[in-house]
Amino acid sequence: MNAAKNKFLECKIFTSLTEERSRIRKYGKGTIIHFQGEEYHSLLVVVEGLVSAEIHDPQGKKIKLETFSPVSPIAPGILFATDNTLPVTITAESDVKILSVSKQDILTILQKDTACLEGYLSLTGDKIVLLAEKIRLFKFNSIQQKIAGYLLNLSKKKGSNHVRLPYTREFLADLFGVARPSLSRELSRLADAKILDIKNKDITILKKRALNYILEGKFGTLYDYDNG
Amino acid sequence: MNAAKNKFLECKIFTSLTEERSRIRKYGKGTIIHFQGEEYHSLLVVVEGLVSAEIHDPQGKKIKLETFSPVSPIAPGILFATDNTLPVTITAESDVKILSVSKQDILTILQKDTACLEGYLSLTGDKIVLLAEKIRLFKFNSIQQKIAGYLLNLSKKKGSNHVRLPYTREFLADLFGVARPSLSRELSRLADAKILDIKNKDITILKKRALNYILEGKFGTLYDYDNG
DNA sequence: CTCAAACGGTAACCTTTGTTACATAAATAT
DNA sequence: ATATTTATGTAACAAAGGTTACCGTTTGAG
Repeated sequence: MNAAKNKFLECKIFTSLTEERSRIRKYGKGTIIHFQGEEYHSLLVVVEGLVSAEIHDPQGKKIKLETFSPVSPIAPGILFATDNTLPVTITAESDVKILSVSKQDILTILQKDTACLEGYLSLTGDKIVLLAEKIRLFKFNSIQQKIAGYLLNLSKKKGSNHVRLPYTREFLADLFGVARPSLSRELSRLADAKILDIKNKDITILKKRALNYILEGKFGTLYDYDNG
Repeated sequence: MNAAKNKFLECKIFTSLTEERSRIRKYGKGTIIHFQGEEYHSLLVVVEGLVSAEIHDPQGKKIKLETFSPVSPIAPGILFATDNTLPVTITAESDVKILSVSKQDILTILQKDTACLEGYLSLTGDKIVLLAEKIRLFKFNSIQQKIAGYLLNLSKKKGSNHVRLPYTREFLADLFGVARPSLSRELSRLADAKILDIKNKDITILKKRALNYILEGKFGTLYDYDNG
């Protein structure tokens, strides 16, 4: 999702490309950068702003699969797939700058330098891990479990029981792949059960233990736990 | 899923490896070849038999993501992921022979030959396409839509309205990621509506048009269609 | 051929999530 | 500040799918 250390993104042959003005294109907030179903011929790379990848269905429902912040390559795997039709829609969540690198240029880089090659392979491998994790989440986790997992993770990163949601409820619902009122309902239930204290985007975890139990599927629908 | 033409699998450097006896290991039907959650260090390749990849959850529910028939590499992407923990369990569906190739050997091959490199990248890219498609299927398609899609596809391949299911109901339910009785119920409903004629594993599509409508989500729960 | 094990259909019931509609609150532009 | 849009909570209801339990059928080993 975010830009982690990667041998491909750091290799000189690639970084030098990111400085070529001619390769960069700007998109305004809300613009669609690449439509689901269209062929994907050149690697797009987010160099400024925030970009998301969503699966849309004909009825207009959608699932946000990923958000990309600089410097992140978009769909490095699909570029080389037998069917190189993009399975997601790429949207600018803010004003963004996108770098474009042809498939052939990528191949040339990969062939030249083993570190680059390993780096690129780990980029595509990480996508597979991410998608597999999404499937696990979608099929095996209830909405409450998704909330629990998400909040516990945020809280751990921040080292505090109080977190501020970086997204709107609607954005979050798309990220979880659920309906917005359903997310609202489950959040309210957790608040009713005094597990969470919710004030707009500010959420305090009141009973971390309970939240962990929920995440692990140790509760049914009732919350008969102690404090903690 | 099946072994399609691929530049990596066909390149000589790789095919010569498949002849080295010492690299091959046998597994009996039902054996687990690699556990979900364990690190994946060498590329495994199915050279004989049938192998499946499933996501398991702690409660024992499972989703079959893929089946591999010879010659198919298993998880070529994860091999190079930052977190190279396998997100799926690899199971022998029959007696199988598995070839093992070290990560380093793969890198060497890819560096030597552009065709191999492109081939390997398309293998991993195709996995991403497959997983994205699974997500779409899981989130946006009802059980009836999955059945419709599956049968129409089988029927198209065979060029006949009569198909024979290659799997048991249980296997199919896992493939669809649904409960077995749920799949049974929906199959029965389609039979009740005279859209399908079902006799064990032999299914005849009686109303292809209706099935297409279902697939496209043009029906609610009632089937008020014409013939065809 | 026989028998046990695996497979499959079904019904009643439960749980989760989605849908729709509406009122309120918050954010943003003018 | 005020207006307008966007975001959010909520409730009543619907729908889809899961669970469990049971029994009949098919299959395949011996």
